[in-house]
Amino acid sequence: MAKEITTRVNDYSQWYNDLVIKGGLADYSSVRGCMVIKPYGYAIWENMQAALDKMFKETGHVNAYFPLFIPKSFLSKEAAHVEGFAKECAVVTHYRLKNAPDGSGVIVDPDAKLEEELIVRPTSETIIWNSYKNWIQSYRDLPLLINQWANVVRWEMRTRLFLRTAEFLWQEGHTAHATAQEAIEETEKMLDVYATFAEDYLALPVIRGKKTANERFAGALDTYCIEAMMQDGQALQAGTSHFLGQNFAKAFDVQFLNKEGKQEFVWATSWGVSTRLIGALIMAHSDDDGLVLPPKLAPLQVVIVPIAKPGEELNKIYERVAPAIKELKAKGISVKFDDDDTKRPGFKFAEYELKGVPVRLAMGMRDYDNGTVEVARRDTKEKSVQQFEGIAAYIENLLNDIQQNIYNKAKSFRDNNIREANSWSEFQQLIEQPGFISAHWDGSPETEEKIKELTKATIRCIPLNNKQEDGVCVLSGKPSKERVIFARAY
RNA sequence: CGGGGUGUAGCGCAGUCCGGUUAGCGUACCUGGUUUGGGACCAGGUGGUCGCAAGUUCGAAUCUUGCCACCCCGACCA
Repeated sequence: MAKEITTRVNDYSQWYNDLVIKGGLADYSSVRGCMVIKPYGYAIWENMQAALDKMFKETGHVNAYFPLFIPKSFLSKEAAHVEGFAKECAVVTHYRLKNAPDGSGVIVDPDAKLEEELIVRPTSETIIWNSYKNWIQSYRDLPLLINQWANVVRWEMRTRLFLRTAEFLWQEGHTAHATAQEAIEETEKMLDVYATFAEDYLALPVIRGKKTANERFAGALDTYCIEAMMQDGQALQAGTSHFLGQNFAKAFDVQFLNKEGKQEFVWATSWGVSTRLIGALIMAHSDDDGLVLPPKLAPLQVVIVPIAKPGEELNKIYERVAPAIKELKAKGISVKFDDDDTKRPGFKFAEYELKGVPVRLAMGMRDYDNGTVEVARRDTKEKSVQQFEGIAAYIENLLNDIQQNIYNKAKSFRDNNIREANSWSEFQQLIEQPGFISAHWDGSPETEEKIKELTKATIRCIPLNNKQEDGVCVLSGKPSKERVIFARAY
């Protein structure tokens, strides 16, 4: 084994780091808290972007781009917003460097201090709403449905590759509407887009829900989320969609003239997913041999490994597989014929397993003579010998199978690890096991806070379309109408 | 910011306690050859300001002092 991967039972965090680094997704950088996304990891992000962007466009959104820098005064216009982000903002104070007098390098030029300091965006509500003020006058300008793909910076104290870094890539949608009802519908619609994306592409089952007041986005009236369960039983917030009410419209004085000729503040939403989804992908599906990528997002879906001496044997095999490669590509399936003769087949097998390539074909002279090919699927690690004739159609089906199987596996894992707690002692016992807890809660922030202090578990969400049932709060014993999801979270 | 730990070749480490030839091992990398159905083998080779700075000493990876960086745990969080 050239690349040792820590096993999950041994050290789950280290296993995760090993996959990210050894799988070639990302690298540590020399900048504290920041990572380098390597080509293979970035290719996954590009696939996510392509699928999401299409879904955004289909729901009527357009892309735009707003500045990286936000004047400090903008951030403080919405009280709750600044409160939530102030502690993690990077600030630009100067605009020039100069040579140090002692020749030791460059220093910040003290004469180049900015009149007003700039914040590197932790999110873009303020800079965007400052523009929206100029763009919206009438109900005819609404709704305004804009998304941007961007980087943001949040100066986190502790970072983890993909899951939490100081700088990360994401998309943020910012919409403006004439009525509260319409904005709420938008918020829900985009949550649904995220949930569909997570389930169809990431093969990740998610719980759609609402955040409690404690967990709400800074400046929102309501935060909706999708929550996923990782293999260690911890929760990961995979996407959020916020109903912002009129908070930002009021902070930036964005009013429109309605049909009755009356001025009204507009209603807002914002929603986002980030490169964190790559972390979710890894922690949800991968195993001790490496990444397991869902076919729909895998940068490479099929690899063909010839087992042959360079020269005549290799040529024969290539000639045999070439038409199939063409056929696969015509079906939109990415495929690579790995004829690198400096690496042996066994090495390649291990390497492509590490990288999570969903399907691997191997053909040696024995298969060549028999008219067969060995097919190995990454998700189950099953190998079978198939007739080469008609292999493209077989692979197309297999990829769909794999996508579905990965989802089913994650779903049954999740469903098997959601447990109901009906008393405080039961809760305390269950929280020490991996998984989510479904329990009654009295609805008060104080109780939620207390539970967090005692167990490190937070309320991940109040599921949408939640079953209404009478019960009593696990901690306070006060009456409750529905269960909420508790878990330890990333 | 508090507690703990680590800095020696791209990566992983030994050597440091008890100072002493030319700083070593595994892996990776390069060259040549033999190989190829699960991480090949043989031979040869490249690569080091021992985190930085000062000090002690005939002599420092090793001892002293100061500084820096990173990791882990906690407070904060998509």
